[in-house]
Amino acid sequence: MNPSTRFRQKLIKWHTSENTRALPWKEEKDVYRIWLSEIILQQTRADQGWKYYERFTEAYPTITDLAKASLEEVYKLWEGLGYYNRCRNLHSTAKYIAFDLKGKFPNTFESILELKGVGPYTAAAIASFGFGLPHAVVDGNVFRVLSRVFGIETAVDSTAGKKQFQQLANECLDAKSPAAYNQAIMDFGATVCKPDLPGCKSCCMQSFCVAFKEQRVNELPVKEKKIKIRKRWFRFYIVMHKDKVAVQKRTAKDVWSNLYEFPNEEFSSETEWKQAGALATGLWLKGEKIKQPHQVLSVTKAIKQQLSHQLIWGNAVLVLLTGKQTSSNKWEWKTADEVKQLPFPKLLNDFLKAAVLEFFTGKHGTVKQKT
DNA sequence: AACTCGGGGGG
DNA sequence: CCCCCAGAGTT
Repeated sequence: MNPSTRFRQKLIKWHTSENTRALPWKEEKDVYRIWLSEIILQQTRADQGWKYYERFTEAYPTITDLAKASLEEVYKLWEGLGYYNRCRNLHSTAKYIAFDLKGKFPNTFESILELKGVGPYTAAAIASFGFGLPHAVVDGNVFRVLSRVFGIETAVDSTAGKKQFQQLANECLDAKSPAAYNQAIMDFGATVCKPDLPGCKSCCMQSFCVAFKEQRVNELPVKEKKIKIRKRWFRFYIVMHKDKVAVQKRTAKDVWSNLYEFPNEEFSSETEWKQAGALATGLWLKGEKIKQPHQVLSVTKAIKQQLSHQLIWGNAVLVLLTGKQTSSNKWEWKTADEVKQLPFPKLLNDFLKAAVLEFFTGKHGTVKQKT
């Protein structure tokens, strides 16, 4: 029997007989919701995306509801999920479909693929789940399952690898029921053919799985690129004046683009950052002490945030401006209620909590210095 | 082809 | 501490 045919038959049998993950977007017929779930799930574990999916479908039952919402409101709902350009593209595409296409979701693979934020995986997922079109998904699960079962050593993160795995996936696809097949292979990868501790012992593919036979399960799939982690050091200032706090929007092409943050300075080395720690008795920006009268209410300990490509260290200084409210270039003065509506990176929410906590419980509750 | 974009879970 | 996750866009 053709290997890809055998694989397909075993997979479908496995899926229908015993195994199906219960997830809120399963069996969904509304293409809007299928699209929404797929965008949320990009590089995101299903159980992490779950609550965001529920949050979004509740706030925006239809694509028109999403399109009518402000970008900032949508960002706030996305807060904490990461890869924030997904959110920007989500809103942009919602407006395009709701207004330009009058609510009619594109219904061919090619037209779906053209949507912002939709790549080969997501286009195949929407085409198959939403329209029953014969396009095979290739995600992290599929790379892993196919590389093991068929013993493929081509790096999955190479151009050749992507091409080869997509081709194999197309061969394996059950063209009569692409949705069920795509669902099956991802469920199989997530529950049996897992990254570590895969369930080979009771696996239905065991008799013909190349990686199992050659005891190379732990060596597949192959990746060739190793990410380099950039270290960064910040000090954030949570500056208050009367009932308002200074925030600014991150506009640079950098991490957390379009989210809000507190005024800060970045240091080019751990040494500089630690030396500057000794100056945390005042409000400093760009190496210069801000002259305006102020009090330092609290200083947090260092908090780190580990991202995929960056390791970010920082601490925060809670400062009260006692004189006039400064109108420093980028700063926007917001009340506490307004701040709650703005999207912040997790790290800055952590700083906000830590600074306030330190203020109430720490030794910095009294005025340290006045300038 | 190489880089960049978050955050959380698990060994 | 490292890898992985229902990947995509930019350079």
